[in-house]
Amino acid sequence: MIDIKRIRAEPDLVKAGCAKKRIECDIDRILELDATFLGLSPKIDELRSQQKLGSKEMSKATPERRVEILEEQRGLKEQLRALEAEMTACQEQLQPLLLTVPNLPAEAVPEGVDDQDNVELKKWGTPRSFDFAPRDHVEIGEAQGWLDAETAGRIAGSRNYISMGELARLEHAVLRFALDMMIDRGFSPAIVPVLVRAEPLWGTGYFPGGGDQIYHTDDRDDLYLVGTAEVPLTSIHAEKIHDIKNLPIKLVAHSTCYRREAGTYGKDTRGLYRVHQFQKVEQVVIDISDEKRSLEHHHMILQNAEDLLQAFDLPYRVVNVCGGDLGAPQVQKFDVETWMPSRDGYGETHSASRFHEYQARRLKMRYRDKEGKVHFCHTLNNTVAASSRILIALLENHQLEDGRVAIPEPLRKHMGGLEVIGKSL
RNA sequence: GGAGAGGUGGCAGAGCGGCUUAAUGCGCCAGAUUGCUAAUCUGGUGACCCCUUCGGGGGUCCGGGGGUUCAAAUCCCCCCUUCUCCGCCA
Repeated sequence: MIDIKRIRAEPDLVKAGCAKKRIECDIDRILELDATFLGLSPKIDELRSQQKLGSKEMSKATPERRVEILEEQRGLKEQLRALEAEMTACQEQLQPLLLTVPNLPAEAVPEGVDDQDNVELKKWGTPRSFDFAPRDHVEIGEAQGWLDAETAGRIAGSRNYISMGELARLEHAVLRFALDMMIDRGFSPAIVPVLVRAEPLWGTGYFPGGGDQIYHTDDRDDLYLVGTAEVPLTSIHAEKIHDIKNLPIKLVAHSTCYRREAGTYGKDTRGLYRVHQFQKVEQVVIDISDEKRSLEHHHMILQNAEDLLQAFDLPYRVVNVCGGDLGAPQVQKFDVETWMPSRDGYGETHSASRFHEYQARRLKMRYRDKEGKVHFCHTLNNTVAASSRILIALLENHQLEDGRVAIPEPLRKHMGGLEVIGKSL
C-alpha cells in the first residue's frame, strides 16, 4: 500500500509507476472517491462535535431544556446517519482499490515487459564444460535411488518430490548451512507457522493478486499454506511501534513452502524445478524508513545469497528485474539465477526484494524516531537457499562421470564428512 | 471438543451508560536541586483522520466487527485472542 497523500500529490508519478510495472490501476477513480471522502469528513466531524456538546449539556439540563435538546439530538442523528452511510459506501469502494495500487518502482528498475527484459548485472563463475555426457538431476536422482517421481506422484500428486538417502541428507545439509551462515551474520533464527490466516497475506502483499498460487484449507479452519516464510516472519513485528534502538531487525527462518503453481501446466514438469512443496531458508530485514539504508540492506541480503552460492562453487548471475516482471509490492528486485546444465542456462534460485513502506503500511509496522515521530518501517527479504532448486544445481554441476556427485567442502561437515555421494553407475 | 475468567495508552492497572478531557503507578522526556551517578521535587508524555490564518481547532480509537441509545470503554450480538480446569494428543 502506498500513501493516499502521495496519490493526491503526485498522481502522474503513481500512474507512471503503474505503467512501468504493466499493472492496470484506476488512479482517477481513486482520486474521485478520495475527493468524496474529503468532502464528507469535515461535515461529519462538525455534526459529531455538535452531538457531543448536546449530549454533555443534557446531563446537566433542566427537564424542560432536556426535551429541546432531545429534539435537536434526534435531528443531528438523522443527518449523521445519512452522511455516515455515504461515507461507508465511499470507503467500501476506495479501500479495495487502494490495496491494488502497486508500490512505485525505483528509477534503477529497467523498462520491460517480462523476464526476457531483465538486465544482467553480474556473473560469477564459469559454467562447467563436461568432457563426458552429463546427466540431468532427474537421471542422477533416479539412478541413485534418491528420487522417484512416480512414487511421489502416487502419494501427493504431480509436481512433488521425495528426496531419499544421501540426497535427503544433502538437502538437510544445505538448509543447515544456510541457517548457520545467517546466524553467524547476525540474523535471529525463528521457527514460524506455515499455515496462516489471511491477514499476514494481505499484509505482505500476496493478497489481492497472488491468491491463485496459495493453498487454502476448507472453511472449518479457513487458513492458508504459505509459499514462503517471509509471510509469517515479517508479520511477527506487525501492529507495533518499535523502539528505534531495536532496529534493524534481522530474521532468518527455515520453512516448508507451498505453491499451487496454477497456470503452469506443461511448464517445467520434469524434476525438481517447479514443485508444490519445497524447503527454504529465508532472510528478512526490517529497518527505519530510509532509502539509502534500505538499498544497503538490499545489497547485503543479495551478498548473503551470493556468498552461499560461492561457497557451493555454483556459477550464477544476478539480474535487475524489469518493471513488467516486478510484483506489485516491490520497489526493486534482484534475482539470482544459478547455472543449471540441464537447462543449458541460468534458473532462478533467489529473489531479493526491497519494499520500502509498502508491507509495513499494510502490516501497521512502525517505529518512533529520536524526535519521537512515528514512521512506517522499511522491509526487505531474500532467499538464502531454496532446497529443490539448489539441489538441481548441486547435482548437475558437481556430478562426476560415473554418476556420483561431489560435495562442496563447506557442506561436508553436515554430511558426516562425505566428499562424494552415490555409487558408481 | 467442554466449562470458566480475561483483552483498557510503552508497561501495569482502575473505570462497568452522561461528573472520562480514560484515574493512579511504573517507564520515558524536560526543568529544579545536588561534586558526579543516584535520589527527590515540578511539569510534560499516545496513535490515526480532517481543517488551519501554522497559534491551533474538530473528529476517531479502550482486542475486531455489528447493534441498542439523545449519549457506549461501560448494555446486547458475532468473531478473534490469552489464561485456568477437563478431554484428546506428538
